[in-house]
Amino acid sequence: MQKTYNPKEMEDKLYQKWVEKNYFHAEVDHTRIPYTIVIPPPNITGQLHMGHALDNTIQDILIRFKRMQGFNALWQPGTDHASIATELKIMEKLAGEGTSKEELGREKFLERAWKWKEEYGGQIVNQLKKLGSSCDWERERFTMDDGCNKAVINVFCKMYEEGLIYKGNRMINWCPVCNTSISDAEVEHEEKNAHLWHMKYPLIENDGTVSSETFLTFVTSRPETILGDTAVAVNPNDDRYRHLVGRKVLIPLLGRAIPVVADDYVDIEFGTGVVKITPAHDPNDFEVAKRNNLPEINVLNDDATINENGGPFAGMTREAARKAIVKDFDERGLLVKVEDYTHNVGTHDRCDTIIEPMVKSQWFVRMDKLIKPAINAVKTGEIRLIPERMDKLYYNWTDNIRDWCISRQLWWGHRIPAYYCLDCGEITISKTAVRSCPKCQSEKIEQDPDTLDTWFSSALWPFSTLGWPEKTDDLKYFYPTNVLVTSYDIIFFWVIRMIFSGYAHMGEKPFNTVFLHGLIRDSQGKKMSKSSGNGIDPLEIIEQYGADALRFALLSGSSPDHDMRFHIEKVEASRNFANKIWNAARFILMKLENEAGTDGKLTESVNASAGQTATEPINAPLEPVDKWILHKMNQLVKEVTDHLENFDLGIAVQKIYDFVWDEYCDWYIEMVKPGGENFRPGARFTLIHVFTTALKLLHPFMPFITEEIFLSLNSATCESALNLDEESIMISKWPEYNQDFDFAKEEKEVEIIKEAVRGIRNIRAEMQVPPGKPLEIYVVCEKTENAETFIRGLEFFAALARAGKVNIQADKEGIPADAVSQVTSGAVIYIALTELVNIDNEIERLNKEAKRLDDEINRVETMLKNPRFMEKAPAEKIAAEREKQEKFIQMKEQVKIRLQQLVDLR
RNA sequence: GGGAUCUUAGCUCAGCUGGGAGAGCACCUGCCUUACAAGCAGGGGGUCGCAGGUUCGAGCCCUGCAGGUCCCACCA
Repeated sequence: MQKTYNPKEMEDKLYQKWVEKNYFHAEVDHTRIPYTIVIPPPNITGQLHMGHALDNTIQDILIRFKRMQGFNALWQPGTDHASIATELKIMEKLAGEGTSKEELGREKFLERAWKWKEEYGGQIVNQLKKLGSSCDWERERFTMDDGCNKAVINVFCKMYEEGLIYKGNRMINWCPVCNTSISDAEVEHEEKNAHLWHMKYPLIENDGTVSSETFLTFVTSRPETILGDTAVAVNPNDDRYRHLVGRKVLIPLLGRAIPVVADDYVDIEFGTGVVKITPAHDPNDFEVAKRNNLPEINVLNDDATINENGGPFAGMTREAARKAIVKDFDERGLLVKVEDYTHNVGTHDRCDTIIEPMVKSQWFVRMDKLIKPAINAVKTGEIRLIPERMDKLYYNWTDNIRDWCISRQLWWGHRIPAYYCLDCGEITISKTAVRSCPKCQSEKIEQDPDTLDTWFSSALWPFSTLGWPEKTDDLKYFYPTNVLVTSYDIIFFWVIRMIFSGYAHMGEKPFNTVFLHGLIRDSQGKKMSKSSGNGIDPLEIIEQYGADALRFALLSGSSPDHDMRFHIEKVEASRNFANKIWNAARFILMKLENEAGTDGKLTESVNASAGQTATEPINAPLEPVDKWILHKMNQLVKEVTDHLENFDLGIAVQKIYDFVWDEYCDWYIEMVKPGGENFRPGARFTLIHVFTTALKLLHPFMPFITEEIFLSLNSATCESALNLDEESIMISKWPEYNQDFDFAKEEKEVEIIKEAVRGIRNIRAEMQVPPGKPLEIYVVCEKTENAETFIRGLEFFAALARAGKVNIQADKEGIPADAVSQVTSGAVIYIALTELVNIDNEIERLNKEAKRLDDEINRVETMLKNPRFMEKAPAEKIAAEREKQEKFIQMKEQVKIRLQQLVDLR
């Protein structure tokens, strides 16, 4: 092994090996239980960002964990065509070449897009590989490949037949920059500073003349839409205006007379209680118009400039028209006042353009019936959302769902399989190209130019990737999938749509569990984004610190259901942990090399194969320290497994970290070091077994370093009795709790030794004893069983506390009167420091200690004296508190005695 | 307007079903002890936002308040 931990060199090499060995691949195998995750397909235009890194790390952890547990684990990968994003990218490129999509025409444009996809679409996939993702790349799919295409067309036709898809003239969100309709989910509401204009329309008198006295003052935030006004509305119960209902007012700049209508929609309290009605450009007004039979006048072109219906304002941008109209009103004396106002404006989440509500003929998915099983699934727990509170977010959307606008005025995507007869207007929906009209036999047929919302195809992802609409073995075996991992901000776009699609087309849920994690923010807590330039490139982090460190940093010290700030310091700490493991491995290997050829033939029976590292039973006499760490390891195995099952990844990884660093490295390794050049066979077994087990537990989190070390250990120990026959950690068997390693007694015993060692170290530091100076130590145990414990731990005092001579005795015979004492569990330790001790300081120190113990005793005793505690608390709790009480009282007693001695001495 | 969530050490955050306040970083002291200075040993530092309540017992459960973050929403 190399002297320093160098992730860069080993990660690519190991990944390559895993791929070559086909470890990531899963096949249908009815003798095994499947475990399936489908990847949230990243956009082909995408660059790996921290969100991807977290999302895919979580998936990889789950998949690797389950694979090691023996499940037939499939991580189904693929990419998304990302209609708008890709189309914009290609258009940008074309613009750079001085051409445009219109100039190129649909066919050529699509050729270019495919070419682009072939060239760059694989980038994100390679980046996922850098992260260590163990996807089954043989099965990689694309939302526009033949299979997915077939699934999309099938679904469209099926839903059309069932009346779940329809074409309608309705109000949709229009992006004037992207030139397409978008769905409600793609609209973001941003608070913007704006104005509220108070303006007035003059009333038209009964004789047809325009009143110079009576006006209806209304309030608007969008004066430009006046051009499309076809009424003003008041509340029917508003006494101020009741008499005017049915009368007409004049739009002065157009000379158009429009009626005053009554509608409940109008809030009497807001503004003046008069609302101008623009049916073609406001969703509320659209509804009002329907109720009151008002005409719609569309005054906007697709690029949001004013069209020919805008009279003198035609051709202006919406912003220019607004100014001009306000000015016009002002000049006519019809502008009452302008107020500052903040309100929410809908913008397109892709390009940040203010969206324009417009009435257009589009394709929709009827949601009311479709959504019901999806609501039910979460209500009954058939699909579990983690964290649970996401249920509310989910219902918030499902309960207020509106029909889904699925047509997009784009070329890159699944073209809608609707064919129009230019002669008779018949619409034919067909899976295959239509050549002649089935109604009039005309051959003048045109296919709908629009494509489908990107999310239409990703909604089918959990089953389209497994072969649907064919009834494949894969589909039968791997569907429904187990977990879907994604961030909570994608629930509306994707999760809900997959769920209702699963029920609608498979008759079954797409997954059992949805694991929703938070967003990665920058160190200031801001959302990382390209536009604000605060994004941190995961690939650069990997380059510098390794994928393992990045993965570890993303998971540790966080609960994934909350957003997390990214700090480079955390990556450094994670890299340091990797380095720690690396060095522990070096130490073990170094020792093994020294003793090549030895084997362990021993007495105490420990069935190591039950611990999964060895192929044959190994007998080795185990010392209490070995049993102590084996016991701790055993607990760890149980805890980590449980936490992983519960998706508590952060807690699981923290436990491994603490165990490896604090217990294994800082104590166990130090404790077996004094054994000399060669380890005891029991230590040798324990050292390797515990380490290997910890590596396995860590493997899902840090796949590379654990594999690298595992392989090194494997080859170093292959000739010994500790033969590790597993060829790779990633397909090794997940550790299981092993009763043979239940050593509660030894565990306690060693903790007592540790406490004593810590006590001695503490005194050494406090008394500023030079580190090299050996200490003479007396351990006074009144009880023989304690003495035995300390006798067994004798060697550790020398090694870990630099004790020169250690005397274990039942009384204080021969101990210098001014020795420093440390009361610990089961013993009083005296350290002879004649020349260093100041008795007054020592008395002060002991007084402090006595105070601490008093506090503890008080706490315990208040509890135990409380009759209601005794009555209601669980028996184990009471027993535990009693035990502590006894221990503290004993310790306090010892401190008291010692204090008295020192006082006498003075 | 509705909802969610957060407030724990100087900083960033853990804290699982209520039962003696934790980590990393930073800081202080001492160590190049032959796996690791990306390290070792020791140490200081917290009225767990505020106020009530439930409970034998509250960082954790309930209510209110303050401040932050986010989501949803067709009051022009």
